[in-house]
Amino acid sequence: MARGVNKVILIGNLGQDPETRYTPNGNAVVNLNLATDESYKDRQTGQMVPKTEWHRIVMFGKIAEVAGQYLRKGSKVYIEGKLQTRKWQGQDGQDRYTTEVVVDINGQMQMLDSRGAGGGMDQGAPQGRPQPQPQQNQQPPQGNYGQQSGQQGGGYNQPAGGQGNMPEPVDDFDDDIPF
Amino acid sequence: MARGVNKVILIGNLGQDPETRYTPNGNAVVNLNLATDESYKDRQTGQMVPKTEWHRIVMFGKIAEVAGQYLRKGSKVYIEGKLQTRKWQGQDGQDRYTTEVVVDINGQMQMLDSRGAGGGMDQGAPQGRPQPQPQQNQQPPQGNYGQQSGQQGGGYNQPAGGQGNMPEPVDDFDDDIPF
Amino acid sequence: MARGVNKVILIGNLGQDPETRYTPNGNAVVNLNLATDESYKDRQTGQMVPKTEWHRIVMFGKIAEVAGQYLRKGSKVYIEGKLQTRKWQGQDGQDRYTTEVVVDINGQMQMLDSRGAGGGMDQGAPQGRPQPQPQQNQQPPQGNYGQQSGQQGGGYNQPAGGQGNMPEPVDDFDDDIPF
Amino acid sequence: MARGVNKVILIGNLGQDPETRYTPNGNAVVNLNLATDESYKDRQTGQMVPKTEWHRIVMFGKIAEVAGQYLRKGSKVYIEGKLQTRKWQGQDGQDRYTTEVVVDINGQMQMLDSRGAGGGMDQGAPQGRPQPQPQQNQQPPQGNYGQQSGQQGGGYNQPAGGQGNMPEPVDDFDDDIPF
DNA sequence: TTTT
DNA sequence: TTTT
Repeated sequence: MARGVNKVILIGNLGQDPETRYTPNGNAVVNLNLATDESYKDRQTGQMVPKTEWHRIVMFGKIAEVAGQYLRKGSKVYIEGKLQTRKWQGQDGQDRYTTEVVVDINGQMQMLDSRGAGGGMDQGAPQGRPQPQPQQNQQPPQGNYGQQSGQQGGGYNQPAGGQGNMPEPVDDFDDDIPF
Repeated sequence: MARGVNKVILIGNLGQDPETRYTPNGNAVVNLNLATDESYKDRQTGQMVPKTEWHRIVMFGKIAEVAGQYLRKGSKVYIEGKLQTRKWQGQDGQDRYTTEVVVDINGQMQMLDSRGAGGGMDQGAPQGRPQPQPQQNQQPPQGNYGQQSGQQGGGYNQPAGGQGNMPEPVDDFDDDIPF
Repeated sequence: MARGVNKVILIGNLGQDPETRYTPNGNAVVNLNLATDESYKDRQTGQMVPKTEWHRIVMFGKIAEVAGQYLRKGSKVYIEGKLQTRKWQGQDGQDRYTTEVVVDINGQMQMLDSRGAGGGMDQGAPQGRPQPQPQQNQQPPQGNYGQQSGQQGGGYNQPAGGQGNMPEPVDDFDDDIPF
Repeated sequence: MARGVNKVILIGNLGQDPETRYTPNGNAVVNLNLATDESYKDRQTGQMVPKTEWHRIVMFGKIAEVAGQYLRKGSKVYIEGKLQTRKWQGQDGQDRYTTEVVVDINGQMQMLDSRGAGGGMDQGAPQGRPQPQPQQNQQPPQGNYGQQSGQQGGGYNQPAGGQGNMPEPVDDFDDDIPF
């Protein structure tokens, strides 16, 4: 339960394809960059000038799977989540803070493109999940979710077992899109 | 007008008294730190553990004046605004980003304490504005709003006319704040 | 899952004590009347005139239990739910429609009174549930939730066990309600 | 100012073309029927069954003009407004109540179709505004907005001048779409 | 740093 | 980096 309200509602477009990762237990975690546009009247010139705000989104669970599967660069989407600020260490050892919109079981996601939305038949080449970049220990804004105590492995992994001979962890609902 | 939706809704309590500043044209700008609480069940222990999220709020215009006048440390408040991320320079010359909830003419604010709420009988003693701590020029997370082009003066000023030779607009949070 | 968004967010005060009922399986259902206030400037007189809007709320599940237990006439509360319009038959046989804000597992409720909120020390005496007014069979706006097919009994019952010779649980607001 | 919060957020599709009317002073008022879809799992059958909720929307001002001009049956739209319940008289003399989502200057509207949104080039034949139905005094759910005191005329009129050979009511912004 |  |  919450003793407060922390809610974010966004409608915007993805700046790139979603990045999907997996927690050690095989749960999907998806990162999105979402642009919301606003234009305002410049007080000097009287002209309307466009302004884009970029939001960092992190999704968990089933919603993450759907997002990873159906959203693409340019997709328009409705997102409901909560604000969360994470602390991380810069390479200079200093603390940095990153604020994200977290979409978990309490959040919501709606695809707003006519295509895909409920159809998604055009995904033919099913997106192959942005191939596992070799981890080169860059100092990252990537959240380290799903780490239980006593777990030493780094951040996200490929699904349970990772890239070995995995029979295939996720992606159950290939056919019927659950929304 | 907006070509997208960017909305944040929060209910929480102030961590400190609001900080009021003024733009060169005498418009109030208020900064708040707002805590929203949530508890979740720890998967290990099965216990409910409380979790506090801190939000940085920036208010403008009339809403800022009301907030500056009636809100205090501990006040419970409803806030509706939008997400905005500002870029600033760390002392090391590197870019930093701070995400804030901006409450402007399109936002909303509701005081949720029985006291004050609509009464504000305590405004007599006009809140004395947390006195300007001597500032030690660290490069700060304080937004530089209300700066028109061709304006060289620093950020916020005291209200219209201000008190004399104010060498110093504000600046606070002396050491490290998480944003 | 939803193929759309249907969300209502209210902060207001209860017009009366909540009315608690129970589905045949013992699940709590609570009805609230919630007032939200707004004032606007009269275009004729230039005066601010207050305007109260009344909302009919229906809560289910755990949230309903909490509401029934801790909320009282006058309580200030935050509610998040969805809009739903029910059709019912007037005594004249004509269709009537009542729009309610439904707060279920996907909704949220926050008590905003300092007292009670998280304390609820008054729950000992369990509030005696506004005693069952003898019902005079007018066909009413009371929703008939929780009715599974093949179930003939009337609407809500007393909680699991309860019933005995219960003359009639529901029906309330005898005369005029604004919906 | 408001002493409460009353907010509705919907994403759905129009059931018909918008109906545009005008207040005596020529301000646009638009009525929409908006469907939001949700499916839920039937507890008996375990199947997902779709459920459509219909919402009655009333828009005022510039937003109404845009809606009347660009929205059509089937359009997908984001709407932010407030709940309002109106009382009206049935033909039997009895009170009826209708709850609407009011979108005024404080509300928001976003067209979510790729087409139209910002383009709307398909409106060529500018939709001729559902021609003024002969007023046959049907008992109506139509709101009677914009009635100042001392005004006896019925409900909405065509813009200044009314239904005669109206040269054209409104629609100023033919070229640049203000969003 | 708040609140319960 | 998106979208119109």
